Amino acid sequence: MSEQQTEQEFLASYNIHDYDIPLTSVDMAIFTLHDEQVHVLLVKRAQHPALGQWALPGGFIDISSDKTLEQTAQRKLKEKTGVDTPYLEQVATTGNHHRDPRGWSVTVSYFALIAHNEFQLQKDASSDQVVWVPVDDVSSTYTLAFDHQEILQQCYERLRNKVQYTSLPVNLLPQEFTLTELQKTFEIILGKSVEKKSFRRRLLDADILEETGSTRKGSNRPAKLYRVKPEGESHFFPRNIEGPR
Amino acid sequence: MSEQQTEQEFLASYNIHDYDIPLTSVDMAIFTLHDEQVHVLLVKRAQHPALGQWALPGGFIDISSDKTLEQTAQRKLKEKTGVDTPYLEQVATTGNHHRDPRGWSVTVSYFALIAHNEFQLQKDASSDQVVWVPVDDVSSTYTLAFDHQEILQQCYERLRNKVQYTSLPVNLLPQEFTLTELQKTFEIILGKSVEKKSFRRRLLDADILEETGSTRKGSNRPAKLYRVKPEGESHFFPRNIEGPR
DNA sequence: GTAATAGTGTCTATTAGACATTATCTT
DNA sequence: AAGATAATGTCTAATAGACACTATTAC
Repeated sequence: MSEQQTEQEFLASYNIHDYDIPLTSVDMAIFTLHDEQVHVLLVKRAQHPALGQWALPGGFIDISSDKTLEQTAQRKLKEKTGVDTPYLEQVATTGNHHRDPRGWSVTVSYFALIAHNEFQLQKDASSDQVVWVPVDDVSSTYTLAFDHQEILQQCYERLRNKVQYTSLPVNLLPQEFTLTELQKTFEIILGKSVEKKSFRRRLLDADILEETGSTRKGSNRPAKLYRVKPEGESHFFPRNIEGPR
Repeated sequence: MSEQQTEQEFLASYNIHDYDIPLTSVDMAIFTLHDEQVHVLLVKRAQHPALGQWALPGGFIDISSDKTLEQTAQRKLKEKTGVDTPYLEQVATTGNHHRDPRGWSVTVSYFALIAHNEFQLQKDASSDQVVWVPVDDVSSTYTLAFDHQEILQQCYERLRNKVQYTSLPVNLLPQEFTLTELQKTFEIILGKSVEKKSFRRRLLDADILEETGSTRKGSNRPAKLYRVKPEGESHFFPRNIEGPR
């Protein structure tokens, strides 16, 4: 009986290895924009299980170096892309007895948004190859390890939903961008065109952007450059974007 | 080197107890409506650690009986309230090295919405006392174990956010209810009044309710009773509810 | 000047809030 | 009938879409 036991005594005799507990890992969908398409990063697994199969980057929590779950995700992202400060959002946690051949397994999924100009692909011990794939082509071109196809779908769906009522797509552009570039970004994720005036009103009235003072010059009227204000990377609009009627 | 090892060989020699891995648990905020206030269920812990402290119901995944993470949550809910089919939503996963004295710990949090008439409190081995507390009173009246105060806040904030653009509050009412009762439910969670005609338009135009055919009689004109259509328990409206201008 | 893209003015359609009015019940 | 709550009609205000128009550059 534990009635008389103090918490100190309990902890002193507690050994996690005495229990049957699930594996816990982190997996992430790293999205970027390229060639007018959303791309996701895949890695070829260099270790068992599912050795040689394509998968989302991810791995186990390193309880000696990671202080938080988010740090685990940040570390994975840095290992693969060199990117330090992305937009990172936890999506869901999937756990069941059949998703990993090693046994009952839990994985926390995140998605990251990074600008196409800001990463540098890395090789590391746990993956010999790394590739960017247009998200819409993944299911027809690759067979992903474990349940990563489903996890990718969840992450992509979260992104596509949130583009309707948040400012998230600003995180796919470099620090400075024009409103036309931003509009194009929204349109790509939404999969439909957006009316220019409505779009500009929506973004400018939200007061989440500021002019940099400089312009992007082309073979025409120069476009004002904007950057995101501190709180603007995840602004919630009170209505969904509607698109053409 | 593992170059020559097959996956079968790898799995045969794999032993989870060889690794230092985090604890993984499930915690939940079970909400119901009572006395025109949102209440949450707290349990007094009957086991170490934090023995005797109030906490959110939760516990470890039972890898021999739970097939999925959601089943773990369902099981906990059933153990405490007897409720079988609530509205259950995963909120977030918190993991770090300091939240539990036993070591690196991950917890997946859920919230459940149940009707006040549908539960029956249970006692079980892991908690000697169970109590419903108005959510707004928890922080001033109880000191919760671990980081459960924060987890509760996350769950409650998710609920308060989603009441603005979803139909979630229908899950806090019995199967049959009047529009006035539903409006009151929205108002309690929102913390402000809602205009009657706008509210009715919003709900009825969404086509997520159906008339039961009967009415609730009082000392006045009887009110039509409605039930939620199959997909209506989590309808997303294209705009936030606004409330008085 | 023309071509091209950036940026604006303004009309219309839609819809939520306000609130007065009507409907249906009990006593 | 009086009192109460349910339910609706309809006006107004706010705002998003449509789209024509103006602005500023390169050539």
